[in-house]
Amino acid sequence: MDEIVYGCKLARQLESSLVNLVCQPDILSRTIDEIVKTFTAAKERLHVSPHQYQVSSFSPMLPHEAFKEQDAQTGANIFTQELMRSSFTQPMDPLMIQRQQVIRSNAPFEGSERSRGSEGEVQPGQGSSLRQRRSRKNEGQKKTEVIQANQFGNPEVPPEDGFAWRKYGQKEILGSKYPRSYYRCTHQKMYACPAKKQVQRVDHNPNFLTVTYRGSHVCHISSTAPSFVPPQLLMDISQDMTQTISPRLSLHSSSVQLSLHGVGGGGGIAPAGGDAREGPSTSATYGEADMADAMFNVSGSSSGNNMEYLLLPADESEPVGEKKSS
DNA sequence: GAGATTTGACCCAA
DNA sequence: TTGGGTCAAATCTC
Repeated sequence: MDEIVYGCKLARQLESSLVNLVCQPDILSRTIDEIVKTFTAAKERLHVSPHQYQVSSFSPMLPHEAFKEQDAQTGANIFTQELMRSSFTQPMDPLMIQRQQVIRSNAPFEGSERSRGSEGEVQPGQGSSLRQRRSRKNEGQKKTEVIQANQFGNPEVPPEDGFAWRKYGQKEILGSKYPRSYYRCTHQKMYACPAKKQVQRVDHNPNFLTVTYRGSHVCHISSTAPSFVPPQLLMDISQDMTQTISPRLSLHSSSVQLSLHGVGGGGGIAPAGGDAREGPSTSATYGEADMADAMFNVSGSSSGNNMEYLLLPADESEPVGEKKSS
């Protein structure tokens, strides 16, 4: 416990001084090394086997059970298969697993099968041309993803996807247990960025969030740009390796070079219909600052990015904005 | 004080 | 008429 608390303390210090340390890579490197060592030592002391780790880290409800009914109804076999071969069967760091995305695209951006989604497909040019205000059509294509909710912290908050989102509404949805939250790009006004997303917890498996992206980013400004690790990359990591991320950090403490094979052609890379940052590059190097951000900036959006969530049971944590009584 | 969130009210497509 | 999507004032957080 002392080691964990000490590691959290170091992480907080790093978080508070991260901006200043960006120009001092040596200090940054040493700090991160210290944090990694601390947490690694604490983890080793736990003597947790992969099996135990897996059971304790996730909901008792297995994904294939949770989505069995949906799978039968929609025939979304790919979705189920992706879940089945995802991190649920592999011992991995929860912080990384959390970012792993399983894509279920109702209306893929390009060249996929037609959607059978209940929300309907947006047909370009189909909408009324008379109503410009609050028009729900002609907003571009939709892309729906199912991602794992935050294991630590507020599960309602979608994991960081590299863009800055501002919540502008929340609504109870008929027939759904959980409300739907509405987000739009923080830079909507400045850049007239039309990107929006809706986030809702999956009814029969609250550990997952349904995230629907609408519109494309035109601002190309991210909240924590360098920290954005493409979801496909994380999936590649989870599929290619069975080791945890911690040894990787230990072995490559100065920088972590990651292969991006396949990135750019697959689905679910650009959060909202293709981001200009997602080029055809085949490799990229993420520095310590990025990795630190990826490690600790797990709560997503603009709220809840603090270490407190790491210290709270998921059930007891509440979003900042929900403290007030209604 | 600026920016983010909440939430009741309003708009509008189905 | 209904319910999803959005607005905007009030409130909160930093």
